[in-house]
Amino acid sequence: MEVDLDATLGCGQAHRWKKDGDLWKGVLGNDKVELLQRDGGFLCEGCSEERIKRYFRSEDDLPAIMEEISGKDAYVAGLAAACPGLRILRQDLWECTATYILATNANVKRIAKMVESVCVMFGTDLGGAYSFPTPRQILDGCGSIGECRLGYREGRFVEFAEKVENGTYDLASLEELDYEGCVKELKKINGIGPKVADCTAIFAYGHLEAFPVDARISRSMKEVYGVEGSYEDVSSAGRRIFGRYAGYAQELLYHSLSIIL
DNA sequence: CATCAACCTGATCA
DNA sequence: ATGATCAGGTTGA
Repeated sequence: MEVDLDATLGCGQAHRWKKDGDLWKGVLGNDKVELLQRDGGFLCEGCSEERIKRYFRSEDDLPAIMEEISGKDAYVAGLAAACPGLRILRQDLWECTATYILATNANVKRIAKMVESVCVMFGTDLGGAYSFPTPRQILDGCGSIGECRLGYREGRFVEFAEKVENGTYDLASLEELDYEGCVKELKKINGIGPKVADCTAIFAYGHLEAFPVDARISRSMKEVYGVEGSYEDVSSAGRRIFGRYAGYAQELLYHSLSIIL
């Protein structure tokens, strides 16, 4: 399976991977995982091959996807040629949704800090690393959540944990919905608007046509494609230009911006 | 339906 | 050093 670990794990779609020398270290479920880039692939320690293949969406035919979006637009074709191994991840439903509630109105660095602090505060100690907490773990210890410095995301985060824990909100039931249905249901959660819904739709539910528009994508859509307007205007323009794999085009655009910055 | 202030923290600028 | 300014999505008026 073709994958560029630096691009895939460092581009901001997931927030718990850290590069230590040549080694990418992270946590999947209750497993501490280490990944090392090798020619034409990577080495994985700490979890099963099935698990990591699922996480990397190994069923996505990356060359075919890159070719398809490259055929739609010359600018993205250049980005794809420069970064052919950027994959979209399949993240855990609960962890991804909860994380992106925290990601609201925060930059990548601050998101990572908030996520790490809730893991340390509430997650299971795996020895030098902590799991992302379950809803139960958060509710059991939420007296000390103020120390995580989540700001106004704190109430939304706890409220979401409550609704998932008591069954008011069933994340798994969204898996059978199409992209639009999935986004519609996600937006019912307090703290999830159109951008976070798109992120969750693509990074957890695998709707590759989602085209999340954050501040940086918004700027580059204006500069490169002359597209501006409401969230829906810009996001649907992304889908119109790039088609069913618009999310991959979005990641290429986003990744190219993070290299510049 | 569109606009816009308020929300919280951390980084960066004077 | 200290205060002003800015970056970043969602909500509700």
